[in-house]
Amino acid sequence: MDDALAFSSLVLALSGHLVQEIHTRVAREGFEDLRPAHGFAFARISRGDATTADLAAHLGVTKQAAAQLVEELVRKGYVERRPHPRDARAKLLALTGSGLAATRAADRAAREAVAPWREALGEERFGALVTDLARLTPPGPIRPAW
Amino acid sequence: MDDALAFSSLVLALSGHLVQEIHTRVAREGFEDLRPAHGFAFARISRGDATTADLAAHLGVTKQAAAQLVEELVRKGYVERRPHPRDARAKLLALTGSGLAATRAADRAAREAVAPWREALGEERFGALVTDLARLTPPGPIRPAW
DNA sequence: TCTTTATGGACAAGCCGCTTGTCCAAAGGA
DNA sequence: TCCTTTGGACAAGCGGCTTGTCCATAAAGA
Repeated sequence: MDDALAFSSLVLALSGHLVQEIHTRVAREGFEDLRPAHGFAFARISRGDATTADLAAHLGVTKQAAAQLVEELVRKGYVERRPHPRDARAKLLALTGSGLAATRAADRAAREAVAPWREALGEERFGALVTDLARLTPPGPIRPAW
Repeated sequence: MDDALAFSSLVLALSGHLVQEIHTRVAREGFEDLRPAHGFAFARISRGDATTADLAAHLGVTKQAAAQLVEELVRKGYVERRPHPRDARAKLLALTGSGLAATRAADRAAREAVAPWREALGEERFGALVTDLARLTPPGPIRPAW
């Protein structure tokens, strides 16, 4: 009867595990200077056409916080700033080779982390699970939550 | 067949929304001085027999961080420290009336946040969803993840 | 029992991610 | 052309967390 409460706990617990799993695996692949929060930035930047202000909106933080994050990612060689073609104030953010490699590693890590769950449920139920979750999840950026 | 990647994104997005929803609702009920992270502490303390060190382990932070959190919750009137019956060093943490009220508000908020999802899927599929998620979720404390 | 080691908690200093506040130059609408 | 908006930078500060140290009590070993 208290499915609702159980559901909340499960989603929270699951996402916690997932983040931890992905982070650990990505670090093991050599990206030890990246932290979970960086992944959310990569997600936006890899979509293209992102300025620092866009990134701030995507992450739900202030421009200054985003600028600081970008500065760090640039310094570590994952991101580069390019002049914006139509706006002399702005700079376009782009992933470097390392940045791309890191996002690929993260994708791989996510798949690996999910794989055992997929097996545990079987293809069919897992597919249904994804379908149902997709129906529930409101649109909007994925961002760190707490 | 990139269900696995989709699943990761969905779980992350869903938990983000959930945290945000719960936090907003709890704040609206008058608990504006509580933040999402506090909920995880309440969860452990309400289970009973918790010392500050237990709490630290539960949250995955250092003793000092936990002590600081406890200090804050005590100052705000949600938690009280009692002498430990069998250990003169330790202090047992317990929720005050306010603390209990806050946890109830959080539970209610969680149910309200989930309700529309439950309706969207229908009782049957929602139940199946909870069952499946429960099979996936490894045991262990629920803690802030990033 | 006495000695050693582990543990709950407190104090201090410091880091880091984020905030608010301010400013400037470029862009864009009236 | 003026006025407002917006991308970005600089500065200061806060809060949550860390490491490091210490003490008193507990628990374990001789």
